[in-house]
Amino acid sequence: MNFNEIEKKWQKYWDDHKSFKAIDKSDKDPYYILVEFPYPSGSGLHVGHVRSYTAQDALARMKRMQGENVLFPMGWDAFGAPAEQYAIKNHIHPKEAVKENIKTFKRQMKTLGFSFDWDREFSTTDPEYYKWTQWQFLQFYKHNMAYKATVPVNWCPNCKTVLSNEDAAGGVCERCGTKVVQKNKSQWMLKMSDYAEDLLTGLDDTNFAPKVKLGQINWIGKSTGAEVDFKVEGIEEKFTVFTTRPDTLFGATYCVLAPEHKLVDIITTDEHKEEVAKYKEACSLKNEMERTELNKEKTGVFTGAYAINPVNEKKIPIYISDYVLSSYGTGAIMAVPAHDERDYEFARKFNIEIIPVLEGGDVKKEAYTEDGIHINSDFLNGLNKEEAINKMLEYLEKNKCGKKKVNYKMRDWIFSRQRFWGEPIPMIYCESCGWVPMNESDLPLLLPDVAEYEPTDNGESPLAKITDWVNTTCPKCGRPAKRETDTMPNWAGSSWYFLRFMDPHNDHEFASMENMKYWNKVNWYNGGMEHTARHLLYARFWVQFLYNIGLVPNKEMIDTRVSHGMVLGSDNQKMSKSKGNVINPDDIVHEYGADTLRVYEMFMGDYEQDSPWSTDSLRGCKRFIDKVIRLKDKVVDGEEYSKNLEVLINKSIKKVEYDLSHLGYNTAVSTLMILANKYDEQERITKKDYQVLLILLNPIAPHITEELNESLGYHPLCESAWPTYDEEKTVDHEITIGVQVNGKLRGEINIIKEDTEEEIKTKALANENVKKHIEGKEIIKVIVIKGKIVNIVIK
RNA sequence: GCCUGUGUGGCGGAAUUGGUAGACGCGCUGGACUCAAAAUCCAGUGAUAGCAAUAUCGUGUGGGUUCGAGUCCCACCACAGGCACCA
Repeated sequence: MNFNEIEKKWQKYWDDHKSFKAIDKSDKDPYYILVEFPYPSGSGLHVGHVRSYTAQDALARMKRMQGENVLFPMGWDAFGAPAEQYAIKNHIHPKEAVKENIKTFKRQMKTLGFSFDWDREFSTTDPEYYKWTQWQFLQFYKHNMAYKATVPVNWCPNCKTVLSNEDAAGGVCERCGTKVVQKNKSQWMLKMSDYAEDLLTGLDDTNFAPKVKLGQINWIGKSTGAEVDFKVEGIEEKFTVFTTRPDTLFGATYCVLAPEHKLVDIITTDEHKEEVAKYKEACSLKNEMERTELNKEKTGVFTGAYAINPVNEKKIPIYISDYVLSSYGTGAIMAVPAHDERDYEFARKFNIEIIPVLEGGDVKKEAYTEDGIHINSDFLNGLNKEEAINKMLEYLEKNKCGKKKVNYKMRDWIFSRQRFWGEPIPMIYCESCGWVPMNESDLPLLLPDVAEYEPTDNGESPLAKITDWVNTTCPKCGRPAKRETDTMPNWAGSSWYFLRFMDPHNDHEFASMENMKYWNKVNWYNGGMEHTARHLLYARFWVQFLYNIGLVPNKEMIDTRVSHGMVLGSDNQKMSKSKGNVINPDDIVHEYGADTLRVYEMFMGDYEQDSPWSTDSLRGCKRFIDKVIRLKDKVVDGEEYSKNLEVLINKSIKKVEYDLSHLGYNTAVSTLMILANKYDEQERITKKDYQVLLILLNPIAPHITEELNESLGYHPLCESAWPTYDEEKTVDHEITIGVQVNGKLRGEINIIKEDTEEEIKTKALANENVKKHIEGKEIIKVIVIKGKIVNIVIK
């Protein structure tokens, strides 16, 4: 048998018959299985893709045979830096490179037999698609959820370009190695922080794995505390700090402002002006990496100004230091050196007073978060943490110098990139009207063709160089105006693609409410662990916004989220060209066949765990498939299961069905291997015996099973029904169980279904080896666990 | 430092949630078939002792709960990933 031919034959059959087409609004139950659509890189499909796609494909194929209307789509997330880099180097338009790469990816996916509904395919770079990404951006803008702000970004002074955090890893420019500095630039922002609480509570409406939920929770970073106002001595200024421990206010012996805090220049006294300016300058040259580096010695300078502690009117010095971040809380803190490690370190260095306010001594012995009874704290003395916090909040609110406050680490989403290969932001700047959104009817705003894809000297997108494109008229007043030249980030298109799959060809809305209501939710979403924090959060935010303006039917559109482990090289290292441990799926398909590769990747190990590649093990899977093929020689007519195989068959159906829907792909394969081994022991098996093996194996190895099934004269499996099992028949009539004496295994007995506990007990006590161990001893009790074990307790 | 995950044969990994640890596969050893090889088939394969029946030990380490622990509890160690001066 030539597996390459068989595979092509069935791939053609599925294509010709549109076997996997999902029908919008059918009477069947909808079931939406989604795998993260790939970024079509130049290096082609990775064997890691094969692992997760096969897993989801197996689920999809089983669900279809079980009578569900399965939506299992595929598309391309094709905007982004790699395509642009490639274009810069080779002077071809990124869309050409993307077109080529998609072709390769799609060909590879087809040779692997994934049952995608190709009629729903699209790329985020299609104007018909990004038209709606742009349209949705306009909705954000119209609902005051998009705004322009000046924020610090990574800047390479040599390349004169803005770098993403990834491009600036380690604090140096990835391209030229120059030290990256912080620079303020005006950027489009989405007000994601408004949704912090909703994104947190929304998790209750999902079935995400606990670790995925936790990832979201950590990223959002909610902390409850208080804001406290401090007056500045001698002048009419005050500033606000955020603290999670307002109860330690009596222990605050100084305050610290972030160097960028707007009050710094106002409060700094003349004799400290020079020093402060120098410090600020030094900080601005550092990037975020260096600023947040650990184990770094605390630095800072005194401003000469003093704050008044609102609870005791005490005068405390105000410092500036970069250990306080301007981007979190209020950019200012009260420092309690007795109970906070960082404050302690700073206070020691600058010889600042340390007042303990919690019983138990200094920071080294007593952690900040641990409960101690309050001391040195006036009206809080003797109270525990919770009581003290409440009492302090009462005091602050009564005296109008503070209030309860919740803070989130999650910030607004910086939504612009100074890049060419992204969705143009559909905004126009007019000298008299300011920022004006494009008319929705003028969308899509197409990316123009250009010759150069490098950013400009001052870090603008290459779009800025295309004056024809930039110059336009104001949609409001009609006067000359200029287009925004920044583009959207890579994360934009992937934040809503799963909605588009529900209605991919709609040309008057991004997806109809009717279709979205029918498909309801993504039932099953698989992706890499590396995306469980950011992509998932962006997508949920996007959806929640659309929900709030009435455009999608559910606040959460993704129900279950699972993630797969990586396929590592045979050296247990991540696959990479430089390590020379890359396995190309094309080679494997060519040499061993798609079915073998699929079976192997399902069998290689725990689906959620990383697993190293092993060609030996792959060969073992080939042997299994060969065995299944050989079994055909034993087949005799018969539309019933063989009597002696009936129980194992029923068990296998139950097990495979369970495993395929519970990430147990490796044990599903082993179940089928056991079944095949059992068949192999038989002289003859019936057609029916054989076919059930083929159906159960079909989701994982779809080509060869179709071929063998056809040779029996049956109807194609992809149009057949999944077998059912009889619970009664999943239990063996006779089984062997162990007999323990004092918890140690001493023998085995055969029991039958009908045996009573008494009979089992008798059998156990009659076992020769057991007798030896209980001879002359007193039997205290005999524990019989039906169908499992007998334990005889003796003294 | 914090959070999460993982530690089981030579290797990848099983174990119906507290009930015969090592399923299934790989590898290895011996044998059959063959002029030979490949493929296939048969037997064996956690360690130690024994011809064997069998016994002792054994799921990262040390304690504990239980008739019974890979599984539950406490303390610790190692590795991987994520976050990281978040007040």
